[in-house]
Amino acid sequence: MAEQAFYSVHPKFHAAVDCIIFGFEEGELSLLLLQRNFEPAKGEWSLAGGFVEDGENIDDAARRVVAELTGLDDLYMRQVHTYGEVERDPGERVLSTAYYALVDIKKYDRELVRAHNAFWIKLPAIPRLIFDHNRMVQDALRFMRYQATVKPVGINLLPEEFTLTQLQALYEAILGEPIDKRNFRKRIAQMDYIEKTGGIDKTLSRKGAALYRFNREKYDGNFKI
Amino acid sequence: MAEQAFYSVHPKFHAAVDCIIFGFEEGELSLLLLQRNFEPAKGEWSLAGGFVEDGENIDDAARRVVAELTGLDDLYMRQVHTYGEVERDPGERVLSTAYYALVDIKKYDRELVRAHNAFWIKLPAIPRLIFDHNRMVQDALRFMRYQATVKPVGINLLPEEFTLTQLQALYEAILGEPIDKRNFRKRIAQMDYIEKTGGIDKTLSRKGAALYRFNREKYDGNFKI
DNA sequence: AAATAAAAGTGTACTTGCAACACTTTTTAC
DNA sequence: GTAAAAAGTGTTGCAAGTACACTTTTATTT
Repeated sequence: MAEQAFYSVHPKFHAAVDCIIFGFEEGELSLLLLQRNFEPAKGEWSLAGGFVEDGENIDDAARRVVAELTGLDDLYMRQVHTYGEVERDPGERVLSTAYYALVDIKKYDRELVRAHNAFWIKLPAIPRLIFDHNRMVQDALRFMRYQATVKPVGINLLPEEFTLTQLQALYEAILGEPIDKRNFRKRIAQMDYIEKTGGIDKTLSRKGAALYRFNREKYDGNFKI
Repeated sequence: MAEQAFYSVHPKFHAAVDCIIFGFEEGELSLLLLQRNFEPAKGEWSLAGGFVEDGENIDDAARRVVAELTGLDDLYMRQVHTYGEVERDPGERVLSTAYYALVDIKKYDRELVRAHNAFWIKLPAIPRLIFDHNRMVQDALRFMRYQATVKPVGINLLPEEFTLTQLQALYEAILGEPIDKRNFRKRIAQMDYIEKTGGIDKTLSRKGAALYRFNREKYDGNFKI
């Protein structure tokens, strides 16, 4: 299909990416959302989005959009879905591909986020968003939840070293239901790729809690047979 | 974001859809593939594809592409992934969204398929395809397999009435491994939305096998509580 | 120095779903 | 009537998951 004529009879469209950026804080999942502080549609909320540029891979466009907002460029990101309703963007026709990103909420660039008028909003308090962005959030949440039950992607929401209490709270937030402490710890103990660092965190308890880390080599080793 | 100037600084791209059309015959999954019978790239194989047109929903574009080839317009279809590598189409830059479709292989329009120089190819014999179409097939297969373990989507590959032996052969083809007959039938017996029609199929055995059908109302009722 | 408070950490019994496994029934064709 | 070919049918064992409550440790307070 290398004939120019073959392509030229077909229309072209803007290609956007919209990013559902998840964080985890105080036992709840949050999203990083932007509030427009200029007209039109001043005050309305949206996902972090942008357009795919010439010569730019679509995955790279999504990474760029997140990096421009957070300063972080090595995040865990996955494509969720492409939305192509004719009237989804009332301005012009735009096809948009949604990606989700997982952020350690301690690490992002606060200046950049402030400059973009972006805020972390806890999941139950997500406002009405522009266009079909609420649907994108629902789809991303469902997909992220599924992935979290299959692989330890959730760990990307925690700092490098974490306690089992934090990890349990994270999974409770992701799955939206309480988990039995003893059963949870039994399951984690079977995962040799979640290993004790030897360190102890005393910020959250008097007794102190053992710190753990994710060992990527061991994890990859387990599954790349 | 309703200002024209906001959009116009960004490039536009062709938006394609490519369809992985699954069928099931003689105990094996097949794909409906096209072989180019004209230059350039004469003889090369590809998925059924097409471009999204103005005023056309992207899902509708995928349905149109499959309908133009098979004559079938009410198939089970799901979006798989969007491929946006810069050089994925050596002609012009094209972003392509892959969909899979499930076809009752007895039902398609043979004239249309012949006119398009398309052929059913069994999965183990899939040839090298143009561009990134082999990767699309792998991704679609993985996604379809996952969905088949979660919901009875596979039934869309069978005729309205089917025997349990056919259904088991289908799931063996989808999952790529043999299934124990008694365990399989026990599991099916628990699904009240797979019900006996009362009919008997004698084409495949002397004894005759009970015919079953999928009851969509019962299925929806079970899960829409 | 003793009491208190607050989170970390630990084991067992029960239930349930999945996996392994082989023979009988029915009917047509020879 | 016998042979062939597919349909149909139950039980047992195992493993994974679930339910469930008390002890340990240490900083803070009195």
